[in-house]
Amino acid sequence: MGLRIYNSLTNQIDEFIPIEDGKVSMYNCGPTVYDYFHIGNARTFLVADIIRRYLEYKGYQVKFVQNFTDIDDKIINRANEEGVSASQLSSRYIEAYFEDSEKLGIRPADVHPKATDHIPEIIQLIERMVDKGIAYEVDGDIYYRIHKFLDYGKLSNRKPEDLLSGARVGIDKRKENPRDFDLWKNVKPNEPSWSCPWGCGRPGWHIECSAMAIKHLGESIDIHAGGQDLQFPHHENEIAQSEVLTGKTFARYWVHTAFLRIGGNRMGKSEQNFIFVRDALKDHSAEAIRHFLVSAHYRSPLDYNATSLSDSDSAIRRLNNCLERIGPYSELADSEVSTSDSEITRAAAEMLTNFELAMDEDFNTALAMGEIYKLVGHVNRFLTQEKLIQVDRVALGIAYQSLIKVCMVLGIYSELESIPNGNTQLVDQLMELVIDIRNDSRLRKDWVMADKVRDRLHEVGIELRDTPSGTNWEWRGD
RNA sequence: GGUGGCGUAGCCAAGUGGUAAGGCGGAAGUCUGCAAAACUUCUAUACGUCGGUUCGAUUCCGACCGCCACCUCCA
Repeated sequence: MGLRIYNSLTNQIDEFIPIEDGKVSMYNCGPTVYDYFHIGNARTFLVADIIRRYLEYKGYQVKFVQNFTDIDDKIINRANEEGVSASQLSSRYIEAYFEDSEKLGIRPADVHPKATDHIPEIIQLIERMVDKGIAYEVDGDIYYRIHKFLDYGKLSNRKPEDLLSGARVGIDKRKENPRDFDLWKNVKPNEPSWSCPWGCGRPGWHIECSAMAIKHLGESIDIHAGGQDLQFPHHENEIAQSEVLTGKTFARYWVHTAFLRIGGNRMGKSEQNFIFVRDALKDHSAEAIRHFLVSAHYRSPLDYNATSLSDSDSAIRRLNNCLERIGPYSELADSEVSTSDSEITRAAAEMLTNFELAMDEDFNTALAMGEIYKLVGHVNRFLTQEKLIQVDRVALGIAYQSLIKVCMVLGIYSELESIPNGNTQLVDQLMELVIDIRNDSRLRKDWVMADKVRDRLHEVGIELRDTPSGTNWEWRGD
């Protein structure tokens, strides 16, 4: 069985067949850079990141493009409030995007195009639409005639005639049809503008994605992703603009990520109920935040609440404890010892199979993670046996590598945190000394001293564990 | 008014036409000088309500209730 993806265009789960065998082109609608991004935004970036990772895991060569919307009303307003230029403001938040996403373990896209770097391409598309009679000018604004595109509404399942009743938008009398949308906005005072055949102005929102996707990925792309809110009108309009010009299917698979909720409502900038990723990262590891975000299927709304992230902290800790314990056997995984009849090897293989089955079925990360934790439990149970023979060690090494492989796809594993700015070798030696001295106290049954050492180390972020085979320590962070 | 989604244990969250993955939390135990970590056992006669189809439904159909979102910018 191959990969199947829920396609918003067909409203069903479709078998995934890329345009070109072995290759995937993918476009994700990125942030409008007028502020830091919050956990809700992170959900869609993360989903795209995981889809990309999983496609690569399956052996596809992926070209992934995610744009920055760096010119729009919110950016202009915020820039004017702060007395800086729109480009200064957007540069600042583009930089912040890279900082935060890197900390979250989101890999940079292959291309991060900016709208303002594509003005000529945008103008060219608009000119072609004007020439074809699809677009028209009113007072320097250019609008798209939606009735010229017969398929308008196919993505969001809307009929053009239904779009008005109940709509909350005020009607612009200058438009031929109230649903026509702007491709280009005429210049206004205190706004950045670019010259164009109709005077000066700036691009509308939707046209930038058509221009950038076509430029960097071609006229037909495999996967187009984004938040649920973009399905209409943004993605619908992208389709209308692109397909009316190219005559080709703009994107074959449309992937929409459901909202992150908080207190039962959508987490959103306008609701003032968001949590910035950079703030969440102060209290939680990137792995824990990712664990939380992939704990639900991407098409289900996920509720954020005060305990969700700390639940994920605990879950990640247990995963890491397991990985630490079997990490030392990793190198044995390539050895010649036959492990074909080992229960751990079988369990690891089963986990991989089930992980892939789960991910193949529309990226079911929640199910996939369940499979990971089944193996974690199995391995932990196995480790309680008294003696491990070589076959067992090799099998554990295989289990380790299997776990690492899939955890990398979900991004819930990274190298252990080392002591910041620490001289690892020196710290190791000092810890050996401290533990040695403490164990002398324990031999003398000087529990007061032994506990004092343990408590004081705990205060600086080091955790001690007395086991039958000696005392271990681990850096837990401040 | 139109369109779509959601309602599963204390919490989070998968899932299937034949009687419920996983995580967190909780309880008891093993281990330990005590901890920590780990492990063991237990923790939903039941999946919003009411009908229908079926040998059998949480899973299909219908109605209803509750909640959310999109139709204006929002990932």
